[in-house]
Amino acid sequence: MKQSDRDRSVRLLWEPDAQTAREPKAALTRARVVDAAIKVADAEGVDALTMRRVAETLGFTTMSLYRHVPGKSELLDLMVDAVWGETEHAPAGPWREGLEFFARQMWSMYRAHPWMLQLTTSRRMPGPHAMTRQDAAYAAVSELGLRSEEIVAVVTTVAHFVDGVGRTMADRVRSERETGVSEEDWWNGREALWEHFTPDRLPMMTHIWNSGGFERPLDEFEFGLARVLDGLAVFIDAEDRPLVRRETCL
Amino acid sequence: MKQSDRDRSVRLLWEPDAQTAREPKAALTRARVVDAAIKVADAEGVDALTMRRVAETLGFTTMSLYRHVPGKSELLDLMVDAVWGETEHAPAGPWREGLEFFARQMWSMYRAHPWMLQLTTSRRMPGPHAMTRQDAAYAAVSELGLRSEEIVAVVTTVAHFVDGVGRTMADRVRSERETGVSEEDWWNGREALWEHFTPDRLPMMTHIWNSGGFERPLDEFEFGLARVLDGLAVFIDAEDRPLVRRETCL
DNA sequence: ACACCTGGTGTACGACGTAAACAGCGCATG
DNA sequence: CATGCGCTGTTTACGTCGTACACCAGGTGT
Repeated sequence: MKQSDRDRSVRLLWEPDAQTAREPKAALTRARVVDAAIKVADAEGVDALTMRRVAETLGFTTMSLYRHVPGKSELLDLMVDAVWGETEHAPAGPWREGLEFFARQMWSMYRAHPWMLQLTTSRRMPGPHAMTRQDAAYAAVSELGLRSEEIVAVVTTVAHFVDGVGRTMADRVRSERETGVSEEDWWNGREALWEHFTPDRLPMMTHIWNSGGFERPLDEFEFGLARVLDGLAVFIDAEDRPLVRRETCL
Repeated sequence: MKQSDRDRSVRLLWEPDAQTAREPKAALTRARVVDAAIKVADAEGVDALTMRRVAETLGFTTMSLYRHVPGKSELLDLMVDAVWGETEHAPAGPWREGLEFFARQMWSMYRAHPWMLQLTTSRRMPGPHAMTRQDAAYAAVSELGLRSEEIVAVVTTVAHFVDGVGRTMADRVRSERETGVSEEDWWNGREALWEHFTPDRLPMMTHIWNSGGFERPLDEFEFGLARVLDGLAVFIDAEDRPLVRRETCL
């Protein structure tokens, strides 16, 4: 039941494609299905990613996909790990460069495939490519004499930041595709909304608006990444580092 | 068409409930619908949040909801802003305390309603409560003599971090509900997965695992928040601050 | 020769969001 | 009081989704 389902997912992701043991007599392959699904998601967003749509782009019937992929959920797992597989391995070097490389890898991955952030929101199964990249990120800070919990915490802090900034970026991309209207035009067209942005209700926002703070924003990724790495540097260079363990699971 | 739809959403969110102008003759109200929807999402997750399910908990038919809410998308907008309305206003004080308060508000909001992070992933319409909290966050750093772009960048950096850590937390909560199995038990039950975690494939991960780094993790939120604020302090205390503007829209 | 597996097809079902037509009620107007 | 209108809730129905299931064609092992 559940157990076997999950183990099947593990096998699907981690074990090499054994289907061609006999003969490559199949016109359709798992790789082709995953590839087509990624292309659909890239072009039309994850909401348009239906089994029918994927099959259509391949020129097969919907149900033919199920001969190569157990279900949509597992197809999503495979897509996510395939995209992680596109990223490069981090080179050896000082910790800050290594973490920065890791962050930029994630960032460019999210930019190329914004739907990733919607899929990893689900209970996804970790795949080999994702784990390999994570391992490389841990390796970047392995020479600093940190406790292993600290290594994990440092890397996840960076990952969380990139996730967060990627999420807003992905939202922007999606809105633009869905409405067919650019972010800027959209906001400019919301006169009904601006009426409510009065200085007494939202003093700081109107001030920032009037002084052009929203029109010429800083690069959110570059700015934030520099700050996060600065903050980690403060931690790493400190003599004694306080430990705050997680007390709750949630 | 689109324009009028969007403006209707604005009115829905920003203008006071005018429906009781005549008489409160309706058994169902918008507030009750939104409230029931939030309860369903809290208890069963946003995937279980269907119009049929909300109507059922209220003891009405599905279509009755549409007398009070234009559609599901707008209901989600209303839910998001209602939850923002539950948070407290930031008190005045030094910048670091103010930002920390803002971050902790978001964090506890996400912990109480993990589905928020799945909903804000969509092209949501900003509501008054969300904007008020954001305004207060800007106010926290308003006395530092920063340029207004910098004010925005500082606050969004914190928000992005909390979003990122909230997202992983929300995933954990969701997995546990869906599978009925705790995070720890789930991982422990994945022998099929552990087989692939060999030192030659994932040297750092196996090392961290063996030294207990995953078993006794640090508090991701506390750790990361402290680092992010440290990094912002470095920026704020610096004499000259480089400007990196956003060059692309995406 | 045969049964068997493997890969692709066609049909069908239940759940979803919601459009549209309808029914009962309270009120303002004759 | 009667009448008709507008608001609230109901019923039915449609199109789309994931996918279970039965079917079929052709290559393979015995």
